Amino acid sequence: MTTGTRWLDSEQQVAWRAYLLGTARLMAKLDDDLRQFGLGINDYEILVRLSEAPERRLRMAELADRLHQSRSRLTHTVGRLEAAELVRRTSCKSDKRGVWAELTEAGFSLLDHAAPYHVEGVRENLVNLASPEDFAAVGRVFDAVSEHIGQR
Amino acid sequence: MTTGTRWLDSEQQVAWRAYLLGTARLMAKLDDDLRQFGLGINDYEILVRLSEAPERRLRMAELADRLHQSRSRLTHTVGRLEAAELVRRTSCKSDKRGVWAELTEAGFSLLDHAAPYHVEGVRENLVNLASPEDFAAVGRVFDAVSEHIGQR
DNA sequence: CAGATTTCGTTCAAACTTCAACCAACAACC
DNA sequence: GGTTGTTGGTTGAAGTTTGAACGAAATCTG
Repeated sequence: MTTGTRWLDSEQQVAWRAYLLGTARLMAKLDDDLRQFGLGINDYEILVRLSEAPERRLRMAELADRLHQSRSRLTHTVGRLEAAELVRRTSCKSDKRGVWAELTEAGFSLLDHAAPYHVEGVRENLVNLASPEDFAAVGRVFDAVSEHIGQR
Repeated sequence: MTTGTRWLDSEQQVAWRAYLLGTARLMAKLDDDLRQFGLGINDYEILVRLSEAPERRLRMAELADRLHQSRSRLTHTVGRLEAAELVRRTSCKSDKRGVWAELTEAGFSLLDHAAPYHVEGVRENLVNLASPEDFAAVGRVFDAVSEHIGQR
């Protein structure tokens, strides 16, 4: 290592590593816990977004943006969810290129079962471990990150 | 959604989502930035851990633990890094099951070039966006998460 | 010390993600 | 109204990750 670089100081370094490791462990844990419902955290998030949307449906592109995923990835994932009958695709009248991804009754019902369990996992492995102030700080920081990096 | 579940309150909800989206965007960005060196963030972290270890080498299992990866995944990744001559495998004398992953000169040199650039990315897209207090809070929170979830 | 158990790392196949290429529909422009 | 460019979404192949199964070496137990 040579000149001129502003390295992270030791506190920052430690925090950065903690974030990397903690995130890896947390995601793995949440993923694991969802497996009993046949879902990964990625599938779960898709279902949640749909469940919250008007008429429980969203355009593919919109959904991809909200999750920061490539359209391609979403196409594949929704394809799987559709095969599992958790999601249905319908084509969009007003823009004939468009496709709605819509939560099915079965999808909603599965989410209904999985959600309490999942939320409990988020609490137990994250929220409850932090003071409200610290957790709020996490929110602020990653909000700023999102904001800064912006859309793809 | 029915009864008895302690949902996240709206603040917590917002913070949780910000974390998910922010992390997705941040990782994608850092990954992108490293691509010019032919590395992903995962490869990068492996090289860093090796570079810091005594004799610039670590046992596979130890490395996997530090990164919270499955051994299988690490085997594959190190296989690729070895093909790229950034890492070398040598077998362990004292435990004949064991394998050392060791950073090559080329690996060290690549890291040397990539690191300043990467660190700058971490600063610009994360560290500089947060107050020192907030960033410290992130460290505390994810340290607690790591601690709580523990080894796989 | 034999046998049972655990640990280390790899392998294979299946599952998932990425990337580039692509087609169709919309939009702009002249 | 025909270019030209952009956006929405899919495809297929290549690359990566997962998960179960495995063999070999270490460790534990009686």
